[in-house]
Parts: sequence; C-alpha cells; structure tokens
Amino acid sequence: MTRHEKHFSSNKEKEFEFTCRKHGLSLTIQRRAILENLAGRTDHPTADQIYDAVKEHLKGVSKTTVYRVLETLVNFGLARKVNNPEAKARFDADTSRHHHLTCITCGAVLDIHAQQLNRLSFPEELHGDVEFIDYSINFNGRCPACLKKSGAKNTE
Amino acid sequence: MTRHEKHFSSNKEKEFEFTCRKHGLSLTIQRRAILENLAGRTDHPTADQIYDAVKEHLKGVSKTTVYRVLETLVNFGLARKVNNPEAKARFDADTSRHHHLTCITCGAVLDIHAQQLNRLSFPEELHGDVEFIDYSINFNGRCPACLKKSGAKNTE
DNA sequence: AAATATTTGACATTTATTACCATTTGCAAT
DNA sequence: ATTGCAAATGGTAATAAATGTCAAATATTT
Ligand SMILES: [Zn+2]
Ligand SMILES: [Zn+2]
Ligand SMILES: [Zn+2]
Ligand SMILES: [Zn+2]
Repeated sequence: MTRHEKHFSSNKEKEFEFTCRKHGLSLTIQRRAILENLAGRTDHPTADQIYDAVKEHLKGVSKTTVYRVLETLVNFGLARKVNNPEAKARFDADTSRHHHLTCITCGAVLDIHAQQLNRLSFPEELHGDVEFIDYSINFNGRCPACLKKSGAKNTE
Repeated sequence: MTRHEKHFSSNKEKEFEFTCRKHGLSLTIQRRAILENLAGRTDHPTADQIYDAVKEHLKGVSKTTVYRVLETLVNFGLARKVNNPEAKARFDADTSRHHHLTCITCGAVLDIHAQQLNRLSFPEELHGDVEFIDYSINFNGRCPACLKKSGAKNTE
C-alpha cells in the first residue's frame, strides 16, 4: 500500500495541486491516481497499461477517463507524450541519416539534414549498461510556411 | 504525367530492383507505384495519403496492399518509418529535458539523462527558414536486461 | 448545505492497422 | 509462348487505439 504511494513524490503531488488550482482544474481522485501511477514508474506506459494498474486501486475507472486525464496532464505540463504525436505512422523514402522537424502549427514533418547532428557521441557513463546502435532527433518548431504566415521572423 | 515519374530517380528505382532481386521479391506494379510515390514526395506521408495518391494511377489498389508494401519496403531498407515505432502513445511523468532509448529486442523505453545531449545547437544554415523550439533524441539499441541475456558485453 | 460548474462512466463511433483467404500475378522452367 | 507454383494482391472482416456523447456523479463555490 505504501509501496506505490511513496513514489508519488510530494514534489510531483505539490506540482499537481498547484497546477490544478492555477488553471481551475478540479482535484479529482482519478487525476490524482493516474498521475500518481505514472509518476511512480519509469517504463513509459501506454494508456492501457496505466488503466490496468489504476483500476486495481480505483475500482470502476473508465478507460475514457484515463485517456482524457492523460491528455489533460500533457496539456498542462504534468506529463509528456513520448511516442506518437499523432496516431498514424509516417513514411520516408529517404533512408539516409537525417532528422525531422515537426511543425507545431500545421503538423508538417520536414527533413533536417545537417552533418553536425550526425556525430553525436553516446553518453560514456552509460556504455556497458546499454548498447547504443543509432539515434534520430525530433525537433519541434515551425515550418517555413507557418513562419511566414505568422510574420514572426526573429532574426536574432 | 512526367511530373511524378521524374521524381522516381533512377537511383531509387535501381535500388528497388536490386533489393527485390537480391531477396527474391517479386517486382510488382504495386510495389513499384507505392515506392515511386513515396520517393517522389518529401512530406512524410501516412499510409492513407499514399493510398489516396497511388489509387489515382493504379485503379483498384487495395489499402491492405499499401500497408503491406510499406512494411516490406521498411523491412528491406527501401523506406523508413518516421513516427510510431508501435501504434500506441507512451507517457512519461518526467517532464524534465531528457531523451529515450528504445530497446530493439524487448521494446522497453528507457530514459537517457545526459547533460551533453541537452546542448545541441540548431543547424545555423536553417535559421530564418524554420524556427526551432526544442528537440528530443530517440536512441535505439538494447536495454541492460536484454544485453545481459544475450551475453554480448562489449566493453570496448 | 445548496447551487453551479466540472468531470466522470458507459456506450457508441471513428480511425489506424492487421488477419484471413480466394483469386491473381510474377517468374522461372520448360 | 505455355505451364506450374510460389508469392502477392484485393476484398472483407476483425482488432485495437483513440475520440465523441451525454446523463449521472463529483468537486468547488457560495
Ligand atoms: Zn507549419
Ligand atoms: Zn525524412
Ligand atoms: Zn530490452
Ligand atoms: Zn522518459
């Protein structure tokens, strides 16, 4: 019983309460339980995995609520969506080493080719623990079209 | 008519034919058309978008085929899946700046915290064209558990 | 405690992806 | 060119993830 509660560090709990109050969000037991579960694990669970875990302690939770609460948590910066910015796979015939920028305004995905980004060194302190094979970088920002539309050309 | 065909660079076409022959894959018009379409655009389309485009030239293509062919192309290195290594979103309560390693063996997602990775400089040559806001790095490799199991501890 | 605004739960629906299988097609050997 | 067979396709049906709806329940305010 105390096992999972100790993971809901009072830091995260305070941040949760603060953020909810700040934005006029109700402090519901569902929100608390879902964030508590997510904060108590490091395996980057899916919505379904969180649902499976939470329903043990909170009999009757709806899966809909889990999806909704997760979205809320992400929107207010209390959690982060690691994969799948959208729910569809995107394909690329360019198999050369390059990276991507996703436009936060229109969702476009642009190629970022830059030599300097292809020479990242893997963190030494982790060698031995894990094996690094490759990497790709996901930038987020704004594409040329949306930049032009908004007129926000910061040249600084 | 020549508009889209010129994009199917003879390089990619040769690579396609070579790879198919090398692995005993049939050279079907569906595979050719789908790769031709994908290679002729840079917008990282979804399977559905490719289907919409391809069916114009290849009346009667099945959406199933598009999904299947894309999978084949990715498996044989002729294309790349940019988003959604799997079709589910994963969540993280750690909103601090960090990166992720996805284990190619078991699919686990691990946090990679390393200061050196948080100081990437955005490619200068792109300043002005696009606006960079943030980034995250997706490593792929193998997690400690799978590394240990396979006994492949390369300490070099 | 009562009034009000928000959130939830159950169900239905949409959307992405995969499974299945009969038919067709690519391809190699006549 | 014809034949034979393995491989691939098309159509449909089935999963699975995610979202929409709305009355009932709950949190917050008064
Ligand atoms: Zn844009
Ligand atoms: Zn790309
Ligand atoms: Zn693993
Ligand atoms: Zn993480």
